Parts: sequence; structure tokens; C-alpha cells
Amino acid sequence: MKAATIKDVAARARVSVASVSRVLNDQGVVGEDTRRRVMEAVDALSYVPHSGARSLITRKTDTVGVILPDLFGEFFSELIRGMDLAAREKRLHLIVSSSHDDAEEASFAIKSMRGRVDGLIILSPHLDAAALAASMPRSLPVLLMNGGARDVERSSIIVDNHGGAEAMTRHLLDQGRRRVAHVAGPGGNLEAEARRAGYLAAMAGAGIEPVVLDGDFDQASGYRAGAAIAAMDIRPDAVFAGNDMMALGVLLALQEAGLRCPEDVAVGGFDDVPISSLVRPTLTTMRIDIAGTGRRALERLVSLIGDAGESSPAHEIVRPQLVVRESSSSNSGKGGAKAVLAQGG
Amino acid sequence: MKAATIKDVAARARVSVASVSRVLNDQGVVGEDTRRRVMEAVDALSYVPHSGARSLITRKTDTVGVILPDLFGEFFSELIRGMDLAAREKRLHLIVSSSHDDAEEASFAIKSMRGRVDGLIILSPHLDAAALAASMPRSLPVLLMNGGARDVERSSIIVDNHGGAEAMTRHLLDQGRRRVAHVAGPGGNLEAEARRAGYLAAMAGAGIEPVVLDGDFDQASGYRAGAAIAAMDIRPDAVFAGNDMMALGVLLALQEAGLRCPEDVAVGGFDDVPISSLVRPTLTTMRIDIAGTGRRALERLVSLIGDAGESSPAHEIVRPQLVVRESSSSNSGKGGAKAVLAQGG
DNA sequence: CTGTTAGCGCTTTCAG
DNA sequence: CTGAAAGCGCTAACAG
Repeated sequence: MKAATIKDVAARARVSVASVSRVLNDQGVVGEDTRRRVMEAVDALSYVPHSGARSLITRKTDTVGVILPDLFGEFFSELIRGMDLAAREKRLHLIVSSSHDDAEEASFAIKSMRGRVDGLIILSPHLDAAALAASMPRSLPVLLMNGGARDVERSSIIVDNHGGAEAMTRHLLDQGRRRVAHVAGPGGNLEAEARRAGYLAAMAGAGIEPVVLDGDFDQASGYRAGAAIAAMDIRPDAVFAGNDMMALGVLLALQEAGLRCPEDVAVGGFDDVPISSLVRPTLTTMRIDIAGTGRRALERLVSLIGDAGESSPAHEIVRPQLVVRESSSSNSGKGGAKAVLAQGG
Repeated sequence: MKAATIKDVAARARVSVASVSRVLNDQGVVGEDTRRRVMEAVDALSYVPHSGARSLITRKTDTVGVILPDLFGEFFSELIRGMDLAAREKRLHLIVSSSHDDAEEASFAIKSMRGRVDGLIILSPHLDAAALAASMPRSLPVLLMNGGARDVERSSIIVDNHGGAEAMTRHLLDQGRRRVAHVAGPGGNLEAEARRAGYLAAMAGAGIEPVVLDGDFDQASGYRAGAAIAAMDIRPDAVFAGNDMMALGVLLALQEAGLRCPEDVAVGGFDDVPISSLVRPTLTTMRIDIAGTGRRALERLVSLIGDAGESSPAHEIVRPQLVVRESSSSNSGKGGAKAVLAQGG
């Protein structure tokens, strides 16, 4: 027993399918009697319109796709949450697709979205703009959140990773720290590279020799880096981790090694994921309003879909904001903790 | 300039649309020459089949929908991650829809999925089974992850919340704690209620007066409860929070109040979200393999979709497992921390 | 105000 | 081996 179609409804209501369609989308004018009969039939059959069929002719799916590199960790879930919130307000569906590390997989995913979505938000920090552009029909509205999208013929929202990293590094230096180490994100990741470059620039500006350890944005790699740092002959007195999850790992490793933070080693992260204000010491970081950025991305995509054709692509820049918490502040007393809790809780 | 259709390809290749279709799905037999011509046309036009149109006739969308109450916190993001992983392996798309607190919204969301998905995973701890059943055509495969779905005519995966809560409460009692308080989840949430009931059962079993504080599964409510507990005349010496996020809040509030955990107050949570092994003290909890459960849910849905008709609905039960960490262990020394780190990092 | 009639882009008999 | 034609369920002119 299959689901009822518009024909079944029409038959039962003894009207034409056109009338049913009209009632359901209240379009045109419909007689009082017709309308009633249709409604009766609709819920007698508990009819629900087939959105696939509808979108074939209306040429809209009321769905947007999100292509993510990964779904791990708080960053992406916050981002999706923001998008979902905005999507819900606009009565749009969200189709998510993740784990696209390489260009090949990503462009396959993009292709397979054709006919399913009205537009795409693409987040692929590993991909260069050229590879992306290749796999996308010009007709599909796309919003890029790709570190390297600055100069591409597509609208984008990009985080000022370089500037943020510089700011964090300078903050650490301003606290009187000299040997500021950096735990870098994965090679080939444009965001990671921008952050590393920002760090290097700030260190160069201060005339201090940089120290870079490898990481991959995961907590475990931060832990390893932290352990390595704790064991160094000339131990750094501050660490700027490429993101909060790694900063967390550093924090734990330091603690394990019997080092105090911030007294012995100050630590700074990047992103301001929710957990950052829930650990002790609370984590100094460069705040990105992650959910807000996700929401914004969806809203911009919607307007791209709206003016179907050609307003020239706009590139929006999100500037992360320094949030000083216990892990880097000289006077990390009770007050600091209180302030953070008020915000985190 | 619109995207190319199968007709355009056929025209350019000078064959019929039927042949194009055959080549693309390699079905039937196609002449070598035809195949080549089609392929050429396909990538000359960079043609991508319109999946919406295809699914109209094949009656499958290769997409599954996920209805969630919320997207906040680590629990749901882990769950989605697991589903996404499984979906990707099976080359399925995932369409997520959240923020369905009330039955009305949820059933609207369910309806609007018709024609978009081949099946649905529904997670709605607020909804009773009856309301759900009403809004679902029998023909749509559905997997319920709903605390109250035990007896409904649909397949389900449910967590043994009652048993888990009992186990945790008993664990706390076994540590020699007597005044074990419970921070409950939101009223009307079936999972929350089962956990509360499990707690009450265990306390009754031990012949100890229960103490229940209100919460809503958010970290902030845990914080408030923790503060309240710290201020009690006869202060509890253990707290079982209804989930990890609230347990975290309790931990922070206790710490704020100058109380030590576990020495003064032991704390236990529920879920084992990733963060639980990253806070200090590390959090004792009832572990659910969240991502694994999500994956399992998707896989079961797929098999439901597979045997289109009627294998009778199966109800799978996930039994949470006690994970003892620092927040409740009597000897919370260096060793404990190490063990946890090895696992968390 | 309502019904008839084309399709949307694709797959799939059924003939050739 | 290939093409013509009939729809999948729905909407949108266009007549009545």
C-alpha cells in the first residue's frame, strides 16, 4: 500500500488535480465547496505532497547542502548548529556531507548534490580554489568558507586567521613571555597555514626565534606537542596552539608534567569552542562566533539563491577576537574564574 | 545558462536519451561506439544527472533523514558523526532537521520529508510514541531512538537509561557515599525521566532518602544545581547528574565553592561525551558509545529500507557501561589521571 | 472558478 | 543494439 498521490486526492474529492494543487498552495481562487472537499480528501488519505516531484517543476528544492571536511570536534558541530538554526527559520532543509579530505571526494560530493539542493556551503580548508571551481556548475549558488577563496569568483566568508594568530602571539609576548612556541595545524590546511604564518610574522616582528611543533588540530596531537615542550632543554614559557582542541591537549600534558599554567607556561588557543571556558585553567583564545558564522553563511547563501543571477561575489571577513582567560593572564585569581563562569555557564 | 540535461547530451552525442541513460547506469548492452560518443558528450557538457528527477521514477532518493530535538552539545554531534560515517560508506546522503521540542513541529518536519528520503531516524525524547506514529505513513521505514518507543510498532534502538542510572547510583553508594543527590533532566523528557526513576529505585533499594534537584541537561543548569548543593545545610557527599554536561556544571560550581571533588563530593554523569575525559577531575560516567550508536542506527535503518516490507520490528537495547574516573574514585592519584589520558588523548 | 494539457529530467518497457 | 514513448507526482499556462 503506497502513499496517496495528488491524483488519489483529486479522485476522491471529485475534482481535478489542478484544483487540489491550487488548494494546497493556495494559489488562484478556489470555490468554497471545492476547497472543503479537497481538504476532506487530503486528510482522509493523510496525503502529503511529494516534494521531490514538486521540486522537479518548481526548480527549487528548499534544501541547501553543506560540504564539510570533517564532523569531529566542537567546531563543526557549532557551525552546523548555527546553520541549522538559520535554515529552520527560513524553512529550509539541510543536507550535510562530510569527510572530504581530498579534492576528489569533495568534488564527487558536490556533483552528487545536483538536483537535491538550491545552493551549497563549502568548507574545505584543504582544497585550493581552482579544484573547487572546476567541479561546480556556474549556475549553482555557492558560498565558500575556504581559507584560500579570497580571490575566486565565488562569494565567501573567511576568517582572518593570519591576523588572529598575530594578535594571539603578540598577546603572549605582551605578557612578558619570550619563548613562545606554536603548535601548528595539519600541513596543507589553509587555515592552519595562515595561523602559522601569522605566528611567524609576530615573532619576526618581535625579533624572537620561532619554535614550531607539528600537530593536526586534534586534541591528541596537542597532548604530544605539550609533552615534547615540557621536556625541552630550553623550555618555552608560552604556547600558541593552532586551535582550542590542541591547546587543551597542551594544557593536559603540561599538567601531567607537573608544570603550572599560566605560571610556568602560558597557553593560547584559537576558535573559542564551548569547552574552552569549561576547563581549568580556562583557556585564552581567539574567539570566532562559530554558530553565528554558520548562521551568517546560510543567510548569505540564501540571498545568493535569491538574486539568482549576478551580483558580483562578495568576500566577507570574520575577525577573531582575543579573549583573555586564566591560561594566559598574569593575575589568574578568583576574579578571572568568576568572570569566565558568568559567561560560560 | 542552465545545467545540461540528458537531452542535451543525447543531442550532442546523436543518440537517444535512452542510450545515454543506459551508458550512465551501465545497464543493458550498449555499442562501443555509442558509449564513447555519450561519454564525450557528457564531459564536454560536464553533465551531471539530476538526482531529483531520477528519484522520482526509481522511487529512491539515496537519502535518509534524521530528526533531532536539538543540536546543542556534544551528544548530538557525536551521534550525527557516527551516522554520517555510516552513511558515507553506504553512499547515502544525510538530511538533518533539529529543534523539535514539541510534537507539532516534529510531525511537520516528518511530513516535509516525504519525497526527500528513503527512511527516517527519529530521536525525540519528548514525544510519546502515539503522537509519532500518527504522523508517519506506514510505508516509510523509520527507526526510533525514543525513550518511550519500547512498545510501538516500529523498530528502535533505546538506551537502558533506567538500568544505567541505577548502576551509577549504586556505584556512588558503593564508594561509601550516603547522601547521593540527583540532578534531573528536563521534565517530559523520557530519557531524563528514566534516569531519575533509576536513581530513585537505587536509593530506595539502599533505604536512603533521595534528593532531586531540577536541571535541563544544559551545563548551566548543572552549575546552578551544584551551587545549590554546595550551600545545603546537610550537604550531599555525592551527585549523580542526569548527563555529562550537567555533571560538568556541578563540578565547576563545587570547585567555585571551594569544595574538592571527589574528596568532599563525588560526581557522576551519563553519556560519556568526549569532553568528560578532558576535564579535571576526569568525570565518572555511564558510557554510551555515542558515535557507534549513531552508526548502528543508520545501518539498521538501511536494512529496514532493504527488506521493504515486513520483518517484524525489532527493539535493540544499548546498555551503558560504568566508567570510573577521578570524580568518583577514592584513590584519585596520578595513576588514575594517566590511565584516562591514555584513553582521552 | 475549474478542468485539460503539457511538461520538469529521468528510467524503462516495448518495438524495431 | 538502439529509439520511441509512456509515465514518476506535481505545477502552470490556457481554455472553458
